[in-house]
Amino acid sequence: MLIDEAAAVAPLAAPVPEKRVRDRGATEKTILKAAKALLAEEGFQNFGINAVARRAGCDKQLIYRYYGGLNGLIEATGADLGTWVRDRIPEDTGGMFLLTYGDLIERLALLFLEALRDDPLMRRIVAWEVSENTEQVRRLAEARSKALSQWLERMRGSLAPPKGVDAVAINAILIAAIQHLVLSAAAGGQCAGLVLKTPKDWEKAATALKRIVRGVYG
Amino acid sequence: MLIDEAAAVAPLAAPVPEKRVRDRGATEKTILKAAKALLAEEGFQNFGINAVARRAGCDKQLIYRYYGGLNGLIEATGADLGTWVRDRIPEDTGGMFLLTYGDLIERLALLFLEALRDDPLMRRIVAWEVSENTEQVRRLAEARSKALSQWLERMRGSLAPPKGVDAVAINAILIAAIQHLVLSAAAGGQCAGLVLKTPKDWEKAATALKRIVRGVYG
DNA sequence: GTTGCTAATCACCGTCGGGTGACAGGGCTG
DNA sequence: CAGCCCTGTCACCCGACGGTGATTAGCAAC
Repeated sequence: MLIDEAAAVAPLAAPVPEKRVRDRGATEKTILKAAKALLAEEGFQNFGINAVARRAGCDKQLIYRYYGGLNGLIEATGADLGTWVRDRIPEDTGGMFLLTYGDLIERLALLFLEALRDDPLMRRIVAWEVSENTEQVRRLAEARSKALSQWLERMRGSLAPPKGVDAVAINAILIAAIQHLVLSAAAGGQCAGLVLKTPKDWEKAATALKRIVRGVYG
Repeated sequence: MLIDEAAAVAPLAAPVPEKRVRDRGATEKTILKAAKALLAEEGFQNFGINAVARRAGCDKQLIYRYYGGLNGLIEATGADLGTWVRDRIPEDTGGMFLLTYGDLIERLALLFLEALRDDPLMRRIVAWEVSENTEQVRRLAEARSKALSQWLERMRGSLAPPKGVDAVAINAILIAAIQHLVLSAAAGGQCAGLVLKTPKDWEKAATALKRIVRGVYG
């Protein structure tokens, strides 16, 4: 039988060539998915045309053809970021009544912390942002920033920050702290002497974060 | 004359071959200096044997011989970090009397912020730390962490944190915030919607930081 | 001067990266 | 069926990288 013959001739190669369907749309999706997975798992160090093509199991030429190269692919990734943040961070207030601005920020901070912890791709992008300053990264950073601020805006509702404090600056510091905490933990399991491995460790970090929020916003 | 002849023959090359002295110690220092400068200016993306050798103006073989490769060179860089932090961050209290733990942390936070802002190499190392998790980076991170904690210890003196608060966690968050703020600013001139370019911008960030410190430590 | 040590360089290898042009093959139209 | 367009693949170029062996050249002791 032909099948047996083929199996006997090349037993080490992929036994099923998977009969690649000629479907541009599907291939495009596969490539984009591969790019995101690769970025999430390997980081931006080894991120490139060849790596994505290998991962996607297709020829790199297709990336050039369908996305116009790596830049276009990254741009497409950025375009996904908005919908993607919407998917991963809950919109509701978890049944809580957010009476004060402090309540709101505390909840948002913890939500953001958790979301970032659970999200390798987002972490990589954040790490990328602070490591390089190329056009690619700027695009990605802008997309992420926009998605984040839109989310914050949506969650804020009608609550206004207390007078007399620079809420933009304070919140930027809080976000910075959360991002660096998560990045540092993901990279080395600790940050500035604070071990961040077990859920208990994160419990402590969350408590401290809440304390800080309450300290400034009451 | 021989010199004129050489100049006539190769006018485009370095006109003065610089008469490289045969001095191993000096060469080692040159290499180390080049490595640090390169890392500070270009970042870890393009950091490698060839780049360092080019920058140092010597053959890469010497890096292998004297430092046992890039790893050894990085290790040597890490060894310098301690003395180097000592050099760049003032030890005195600037004539202030630090009466409370809050006074202390506020001052340390601002000192650290300023020192990191002024220090490209340290910034690159921090960025490297959160971007990769290789043995090299771990070594470097450890050296930096040790230097930082020693400095904190020295500055702390006899002041103790208030009871009832997890000072380690709080301070880790503060350090994380400062690091990410500076990194983000260096990369893109802003952080989470907060523009960080002019001294006035940084003024606002410092004010917010002080407010946070005072909020938790009084 | 001759010899020996070693600092410094040169030349080369294999590998991998980005990028491009040519080619094979399926599926649809006439 | 013949033609064509489009998807997918292959083969190649160039350059940069990490790494290594052989080679040159200066200094010092004899």
